[in-house]
Amino acid sequence: MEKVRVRFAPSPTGYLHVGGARTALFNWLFARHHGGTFILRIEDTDRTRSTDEAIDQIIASLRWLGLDWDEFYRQTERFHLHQRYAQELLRRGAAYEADGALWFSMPKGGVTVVEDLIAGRVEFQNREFKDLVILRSDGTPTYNFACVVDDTEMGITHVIRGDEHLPNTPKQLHIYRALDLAPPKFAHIPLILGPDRTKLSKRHGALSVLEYKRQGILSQAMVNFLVRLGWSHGDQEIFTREELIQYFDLNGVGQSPSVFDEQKLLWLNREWMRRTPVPKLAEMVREFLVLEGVAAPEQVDALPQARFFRAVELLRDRSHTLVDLAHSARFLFPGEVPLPEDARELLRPELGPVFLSLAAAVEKLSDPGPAEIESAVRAVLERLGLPLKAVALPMRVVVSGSRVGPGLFEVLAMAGPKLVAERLRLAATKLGAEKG
RNA sequence: GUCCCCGUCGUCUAGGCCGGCCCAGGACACCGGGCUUUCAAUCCGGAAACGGGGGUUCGAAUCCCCCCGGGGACACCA
Repeated sequence: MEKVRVRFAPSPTGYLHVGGARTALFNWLFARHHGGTFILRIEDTDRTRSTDEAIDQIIASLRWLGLDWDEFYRQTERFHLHQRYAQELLRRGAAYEADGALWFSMPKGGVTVVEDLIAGRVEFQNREFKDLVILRSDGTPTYNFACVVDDTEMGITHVIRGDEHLPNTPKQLHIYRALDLAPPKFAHIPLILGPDRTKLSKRHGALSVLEYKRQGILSQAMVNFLVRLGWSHGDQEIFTREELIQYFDLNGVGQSPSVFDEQKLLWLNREWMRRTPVPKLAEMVREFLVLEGVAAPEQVDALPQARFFRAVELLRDRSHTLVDLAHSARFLFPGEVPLPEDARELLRPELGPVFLSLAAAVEKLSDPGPAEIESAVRAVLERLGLPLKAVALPMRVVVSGSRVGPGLFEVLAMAGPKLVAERLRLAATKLGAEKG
């Protein structure tokens, strides 16, 4: 095969949504798999709708996903090329002027065949097509024309794009033909549908790629999720970036549209959180602790590193996103923990003195691990003649603010003796106050 | 409306080109159970699909035809 050159060609009229991201991903993987070139081409010929902000968003999204490009172009910087090709079309009698615009004459009859790498052979009746404007009255080129010119000039070998472009393909084919140019190969990938099974659009909610980043989705999880929408490799679900580059090809791409399933994304995200080395994940968690207002940077840094890492390691198993994880780590930091609504019945008045004894015992320990805390706690309970079960949940709730979480002694160790004692005493005081 | 595409568990999919290995496999979600100081993880188990109808064939999810359903495109948007 000739050296592969593919492009992702978004129009900068809004944020990059998951459908576009998936198209970019397929192009990128195809290029990397074949050792080819991946080009980012901004299709900003519609100057009224294109914005620089959107370009920044698209770039930030691709960077986050780790899709690096080898060449970058903006269509508006290539108007001279479009002009030249337009003149050529005019010279050849394939285009004409009318209403101040330049039109391309489509054939009146016959059939145009598109040999698509994914859809297969598709036939179009030429009578379905009307002549199309290739240069607007302001001189700017329109999509179908600019696309042909740029794909030609850039030496694009494979056009991998969304299914909605399939009907555009015969039009473009005629422009290639009129210019005596060899068209690239086409691969139209099925659309991603929203839960209501219609084309993904803004009304489907948080579909901006960057929004998922903000919600605490890992880039690798997003990539893994997107690639499995429309592509498969046997029964494998989890793929590293290297595996994707190794396995990805167009023959693994399906023909039917797929529905975006957020639950699977969340599952994948947890899987990837568990696969991320703890120090690296901890760094991300730190960022989210700050972003979510759970803790100030210096508070995070004040935690003993081993304790923070252990917390991240245990909490990630119970979190779907970095945001979840950050919120579940609130109890690691000084300050009152909010008690769950239904915690009242757990906190019986007779627990007050028990909490005080426990506080005193735990406080004596210096940076204890779970095992040391456990023996200290068990010793107190034995002395008082109480089973662990009687105090486990109340203690957990008072210290962590939640009925659920890692093992009790892990939780106590994570919070540290100081906070544990402080919260037990506070609870004991409240119980006493209510009693009296 | 016209044209085009698609149709396997709720969802993502394997299988379909080269019919039998598929009374359809995996994954997410769901349900039940074990483990446990809670939750999660994990383990065990369960429910869950070839859109319908005709053919072809000894045999069809796989091939053919019709129907139905869903989606997309029909701009001086991309």
